[in-house]
Amino acid sequence: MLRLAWSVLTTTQPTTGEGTEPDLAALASLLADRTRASFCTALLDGRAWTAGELARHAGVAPSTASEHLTALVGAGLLAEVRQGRHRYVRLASRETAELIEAMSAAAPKAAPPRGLTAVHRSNALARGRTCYDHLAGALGVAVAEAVTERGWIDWEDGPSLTAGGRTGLAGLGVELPARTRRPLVRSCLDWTERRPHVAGAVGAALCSRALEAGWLVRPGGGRAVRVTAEGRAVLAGALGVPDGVLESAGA
Amino acid sequence: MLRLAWSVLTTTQPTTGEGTEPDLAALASLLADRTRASFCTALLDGRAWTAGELARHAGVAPSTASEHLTALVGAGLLAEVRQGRHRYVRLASRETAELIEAMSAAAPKAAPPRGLTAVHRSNALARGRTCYDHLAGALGVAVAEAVTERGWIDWEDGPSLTAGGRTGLAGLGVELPARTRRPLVRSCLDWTERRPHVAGAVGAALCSRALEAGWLVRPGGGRAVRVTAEGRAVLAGALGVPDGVLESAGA
DNA sequence: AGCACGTTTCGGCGGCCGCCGAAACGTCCC
DNA sequence: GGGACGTTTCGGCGGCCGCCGAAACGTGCT
Repeated sequence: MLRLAWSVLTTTQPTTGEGTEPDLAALASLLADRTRASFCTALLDGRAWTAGELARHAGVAPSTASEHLTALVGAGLLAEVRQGRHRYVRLASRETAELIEAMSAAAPKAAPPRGLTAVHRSNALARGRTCYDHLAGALGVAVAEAVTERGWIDWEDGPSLTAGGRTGLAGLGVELPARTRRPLVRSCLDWTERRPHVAGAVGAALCSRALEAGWLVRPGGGRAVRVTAEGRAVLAGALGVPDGVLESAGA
Repeated sequence: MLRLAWSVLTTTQPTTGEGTEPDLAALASLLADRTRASFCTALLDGRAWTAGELARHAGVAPSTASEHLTALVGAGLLAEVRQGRHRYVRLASRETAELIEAMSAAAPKAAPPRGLTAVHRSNALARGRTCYDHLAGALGVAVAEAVTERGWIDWEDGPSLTAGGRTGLAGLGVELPARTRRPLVRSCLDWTERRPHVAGAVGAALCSRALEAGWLVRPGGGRAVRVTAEGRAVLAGALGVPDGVLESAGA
C-alpha cells in the first residue's frame, strides 16, 4: 500500500521483488524541507487541517502548500479528504505520528521563536501539549513521574503497567482498549523536557479521558492544553502531580 | 551535548532558551541525501567503518565522503575515532540506530539492485542479517514467530517476555543484562518481510549469543548472517524454527 | 629519508528544488 | 447567475548542495 503510493513519486518503476532495500533518502527528503516539516509538526495535534490553514501556518503561498501536500499525500505520509472546496489533510496513521515524534526528539533545537505572540505560543506548548494522542511537555513529564511515584508504572526492563496502575486508572474512569498488539505503555522522549513521558495505549486513554472529562482544555484549538480547576484537583489528588506544574499549566 | 554539536551546522546561534521547537527539517536533511543515507544504512551493522570504506561502498570520491562524514559527526548522528591515518566512524548511539531503523521501515522500497553481485548480496540480506544488535530478515522474523509459538514471548498489550521465555533463554546460555530502562523485548518492523522481529535487550542478547556460540557467522563481514550446521540444530531444536528458513539462510 | 596511502581542503561546476505570481478550475453562497 | 473563495497548474527565477579533481597534510612503513 505504502509502496504503491510511493511509485507516484519515483521516476523509475519500483518492482515487487524481494530484497530491495528501503529508500531512506527518499523518505527523509520529504521531511527535509522547512515547510513540509512544519506541516507534519502542526498535524501532530491529530486533527485534520485544510490546505489554506497549513499555508498560512507555514507562511507560504497557497500554491506552494498545495504542491507540498501533493507530495506528502502521494508518499503516504498524509491522508486527505476532499470536502467541497476544501482539502482536509491529516497524518496517515499512528505509526506515521510516532515516526515524526521520534525524529523530533532526536532533532536539534531550532532558533528560538521571534515575536511576542510566537514566544507566548511556544511557552504554552512547553508547559503542556498533546503529542498526537498523549500528553507531553512539562505537564506530560510531571504526570509520568507522578504515576511512577505511585507505583502505577514500573520502569525496570522497560515501562510496564502494574496491577495497581490498572486499578488506579480504572478508578479515574480511564478505559483501556481491548487487547491489541499496541504496547500498553510506551516511553516517549519529550523534546522540551528531555525526559520521558507516557505514550502507548495508556497514554492515549489517559489523555482522551482528561479531555473528555474536562480536566484539560485546548485554549488555542491547537496542540497546547491547559489544566482546568477541576483537572487540577484530580491530577493533584489522584495522581499526585506537583502543584507548581499544575499552576503554570493552568490559568 | 547534541545541541552543542548542532551549533556547528546552523548559521544562527541556537540559544539555550526553553520552549524552542525541534528542527525536524535539519535532521531530515542529513538523511535526505543518497550518499549519507547509505553511510548510515551501512553503519547499521554496528561496526566502525573507515572513511575510505564508506566512500567505496557508496561509490563516491574520498573527498566527498569526508565532507559528508564531517556533517554527520558534527550533527551527533555519528561518533568518530581517529587512529593513525584512519578515521573510524560508527553510529553515535543505540538510539540513533533505532531511529534509522524506524525510518527504514517506513521508507519506500528503492529500485531493485543492478548487477549479479549486487542481487546476490541483496538476497543474502533478505535471508538473514543483523539490525545493529539484533536479528532481522527472514531469519529474524522466523525466530520471532518461533519463540512466540513456544510461548516465550506474549504479544498481547505489546511484546513481553514470559517466565517460560526467561528460563528458555537461560537454557540456551543467553544472558540478559542487569535491569535497565531499556525494554526487554521490543517489536521492530522488518523492511524485507513487513512483519515484526524481536529487538530490545532480548533480541540483542540472543543475537550476540548466537554469534559468540558460532550458531551464526558473517560470511561477507557485513550485516548478512549465515546459519552454521551447529546453529541449524540449535535453532530447529530449541526454538522450533522451520527447516525451510534455516536451509536458505545456511550454506 | 623517502614513499605510499588515507584523509582533508578548496574551487568550481551542474542540477535539483522550493518559491512566487498569474491564470484557471470548482464549489459555495447570495 | 454572479461573485467570492479555496485550491491547483504552470513558468520561471534563484539559491542551495552534492559532486569531482587537484593539491596539501599527516601517518606509517621500508
